[in-house]
Amino acid sequence: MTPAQFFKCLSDETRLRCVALLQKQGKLCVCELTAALDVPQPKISRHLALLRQQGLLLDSREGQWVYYQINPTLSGWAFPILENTLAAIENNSTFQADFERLQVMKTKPELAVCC
Amino acid sequence: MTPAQFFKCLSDETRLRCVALLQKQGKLCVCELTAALDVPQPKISRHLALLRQQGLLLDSREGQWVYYQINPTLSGWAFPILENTLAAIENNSTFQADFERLQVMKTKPELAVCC
DNA sequence: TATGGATATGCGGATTATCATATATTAATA
DNA sequence: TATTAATATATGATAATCCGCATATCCATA
Repeated sequence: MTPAQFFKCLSDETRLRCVALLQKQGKLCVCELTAALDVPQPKISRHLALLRQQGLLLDSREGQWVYYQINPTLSGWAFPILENTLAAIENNSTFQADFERLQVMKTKPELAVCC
Repeated sequence: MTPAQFFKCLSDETRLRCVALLQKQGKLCVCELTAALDVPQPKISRHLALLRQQGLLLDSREGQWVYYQINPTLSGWAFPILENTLAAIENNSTFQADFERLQVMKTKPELAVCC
């Protein structure tokens, strides 16, 4: 992946929010991201597919759920940028709201399995 | 400028090449960038205008020439990303060719003023 | 095998990006 | 003032992007 392609991945608000949450949480399934961002599931799914196709994310199915994570074999230059980016937006209200919705969802006992 | 907007600025190959050269050289006029990238002048001009409108670049006219530089009042988080980016592409053949064309142009005596 | 939850994809439409070409503007100078 | 170099903008065509909605696929389990 070239730097320009990498930046294009991060140039969409929805994709950036997904990547930031994954950067912070390590591994999340589609329904967790859907709940966290509070947007329609097909929208999340399509953006995740793009990030996977570009090599920025890896997916792994676990039964019914598909988990996504940042590809650990990304080019070395990509990681510092991801870290800088997370640091830059961690205090944004949008990110904090996303993170909050993720926490709430995860602590609901009846949703503990996932969704 | 939001991080997503910032990344969109860098998501186009032409814009990224301009920003990388400016990151390395500090200040360049339009005709220098046009020569370095070896693309039509209107193409360069339009991309520079976009980067200026987004606040990533500053322009300053000096007589006949308009110089562009990276806006020193950019958000703090932007600079580490720009540095990481330059480090990531400095060894790319495209960047080296751009840089080479810039040097050649600058050393031509009859073009010393600018173009 | 039938059902339901989780995820992915097909499709049409609206918006936006990018480009090449031609032309306008600005500033220096003859 | 006429000319020329440097830069910006207008125009029209093509392509890319993003979205909502509907539907398909995949998997677990009754």
